[in-house]
Amino acid sequence: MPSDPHAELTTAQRLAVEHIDGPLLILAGPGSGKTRVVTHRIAHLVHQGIAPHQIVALTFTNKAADEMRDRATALLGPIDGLQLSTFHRFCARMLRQHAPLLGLTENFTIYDTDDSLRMLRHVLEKQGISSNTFSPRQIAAEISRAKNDLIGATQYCSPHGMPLATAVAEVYPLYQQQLLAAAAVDFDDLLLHVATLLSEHPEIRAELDARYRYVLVDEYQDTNMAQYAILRALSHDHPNLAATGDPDQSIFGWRGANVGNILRFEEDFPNVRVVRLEQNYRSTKAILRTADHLIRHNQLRKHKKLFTHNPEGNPVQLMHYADGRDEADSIALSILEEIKSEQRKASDFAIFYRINALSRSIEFALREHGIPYQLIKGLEFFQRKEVKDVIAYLQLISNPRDDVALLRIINTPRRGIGKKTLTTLINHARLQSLPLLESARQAGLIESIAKATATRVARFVAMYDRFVQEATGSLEELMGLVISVSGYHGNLVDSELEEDQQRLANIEELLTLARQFDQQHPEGGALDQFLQEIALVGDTDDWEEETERVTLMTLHAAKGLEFPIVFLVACEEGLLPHERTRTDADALEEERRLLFVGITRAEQELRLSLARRRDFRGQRMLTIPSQFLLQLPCDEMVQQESFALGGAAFEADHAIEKGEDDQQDPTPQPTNSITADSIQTATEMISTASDPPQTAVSQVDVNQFRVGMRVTHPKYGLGKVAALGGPESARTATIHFATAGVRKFRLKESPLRPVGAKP
DNA sequence: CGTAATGAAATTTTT
DNA sequence: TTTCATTACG
Repeated sequence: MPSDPHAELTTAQRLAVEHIDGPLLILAGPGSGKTRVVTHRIAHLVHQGIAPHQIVALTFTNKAADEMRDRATALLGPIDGLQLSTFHRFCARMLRQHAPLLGLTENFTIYDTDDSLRMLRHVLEKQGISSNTFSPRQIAAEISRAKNDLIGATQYCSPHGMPLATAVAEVYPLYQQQLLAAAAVDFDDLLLHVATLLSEHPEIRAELDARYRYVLVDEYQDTNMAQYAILRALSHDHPNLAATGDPDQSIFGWRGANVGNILRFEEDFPNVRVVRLEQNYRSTKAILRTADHLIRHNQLRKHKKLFTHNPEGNPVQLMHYADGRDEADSIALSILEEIKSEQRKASDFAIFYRINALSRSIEFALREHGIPYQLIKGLEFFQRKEVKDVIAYLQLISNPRDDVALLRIINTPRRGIGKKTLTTLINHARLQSLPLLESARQAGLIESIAKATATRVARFVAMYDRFVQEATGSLEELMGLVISVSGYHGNLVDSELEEDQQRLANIEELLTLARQFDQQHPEGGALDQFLQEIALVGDTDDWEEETERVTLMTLHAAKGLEFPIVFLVACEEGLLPHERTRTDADALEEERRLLFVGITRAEQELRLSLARRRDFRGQRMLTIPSQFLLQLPCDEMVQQESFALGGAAFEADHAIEKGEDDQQDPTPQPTNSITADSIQTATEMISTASDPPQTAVSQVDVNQFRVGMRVTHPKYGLGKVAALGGPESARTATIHFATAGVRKFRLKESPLRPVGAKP
């Protein structure tokens, strides 16, 4: 993307940049220079004399916030007073100022998902409810969904007949109560509390609305209802909300994001100016056309005319492989070849997959060929057990009411304080309405606790008190003390396990972080700030752009990035539209967007692939090509079949002949008949031997089938209706399958289903 | 109280 | 196949 701050802006870009008052919606296609527009707009606002402290720009990730800050700074120099942060950070700050109004203390603790889950388990156990029917995870997910949808604990009611909702209706209020008692909030609360604050205190809302006169939001398509409510509240009297986003890149619906927010923007904010950024600066024409062709199949979207002045580029490739190993191996070989001929460097390549489990085979192949790679994994540093343990000590020091932290560390490392003692302490705490720490303090007074045990508990409390005494010094000092006095350090040092040495190293790293923090906060006493800081930092963002490595990541992780050459593997039913989305039309659209996002990451070359067989969950399965493949411009893509025969692989090229776009039969008979036969036979043999698991076959309306319609069959995969015949009661259909040739069915008893049914 | 053994389940993860 | 969670045992 162009980075020259003084580069010319297109008409559309200028419209957006120079817009000042009133709502603004920037529909930004992939690679359209969105960040550039946003940063230029900030600069423009400031140049127009608007005070930076009246501007707030919100992003979802720290990375995006940092990038935006860097680029805005490049235009304006350091900007004093400008609020530029993530939603969560922004809310945390606001919450701190108004904590008492929400029943919190100012030094509230932020629980990450692991902490919240512990809290939830704690509540479930204490109440002794529904532990069998639903997993804590399921319940946590439902609570999270509710919070994202702006439904508080008191408003949650269970629609009858939904057992999960019934369970949650019982647990949610208790969970929330416990959070408040612990002076803690979960991630969702950060938003929900602020939304509540703004709706229940009109005077505060009005004040903040006036203060944050210009609000900019990035990735608006990813906002949930809580964020939406906050934005609305801040844009009531001064509706200068500028939203940037792209409905086609909404891939976090399952996390509560609501595409409806961006689709509704024009109704929500009258007199809105809508700017479409449709010019793409990233990809070749071939790649962009492929992406556009696919995404047109979505209903929930706003049409954009994507175009680019970039070169045509090589055709997009679609590779068929015999199995996952073959796929991984071929990709590794291609990469190796290009690196060796010095046409490309390793960092030019990225490999995307739908689920992490698919990385394994690829990693293996890359390692085998000595290709350096980096894996972008979701959970990182701050999720590690040892790091969380040490942080829990700090959390408890900062917030003595933090029961989750106490439960985590009271017996870590082992102090002989076991489950029984803990239960007693918990009961005592509940009876006396005390935090667990206070309950522990009184352990000696509780009869049912043995003397020896009580002494152990007392020793823990004494240690804690000592930590609190020392908490005034530097963070590094305190952390060092915690690690050594608690025995955590000693335990690891004594261990000879490789794993424990790694843990030790991680703790060292944590100490380094503390040291750095101390340097930035020379006044000391920065414990609260430190905890807040690390709670809102996901992983350490240790993806190195510079490093000479092939990048492996999930499609979700790929959003916002770009690479010269992209491989997108396992375009197979059940994996790319993931099996769990089969029944839900909206979720299916999201899967399509996911592929769209993946495709549009590619700058120069794109290679999609699928395997005929895939080893998955220890089982060898026959695959069905992704239905999305039929929604690509297959006619202009290069398809290549590669199949291993007795260890030796040979490849057969054939470009697919072109006809009438969508009406064209996308599955012409392969030119190589021997090949086709052998595949078919093999497919049949294996599929009759062991049928892949299928959802129950239900009756379908035979009248919904039309000639030309795309259908899917559990055994034969994707196909198209070539002809219909017979009376309605015994209607037959002739189907041309993508990989299994021509077959005839009696529709009534067939498991054939239309694909992408909407007109 | 801590560990070994068994069995069910199995995306995606900005904070 | 791997991973987790619950349970049974030492």
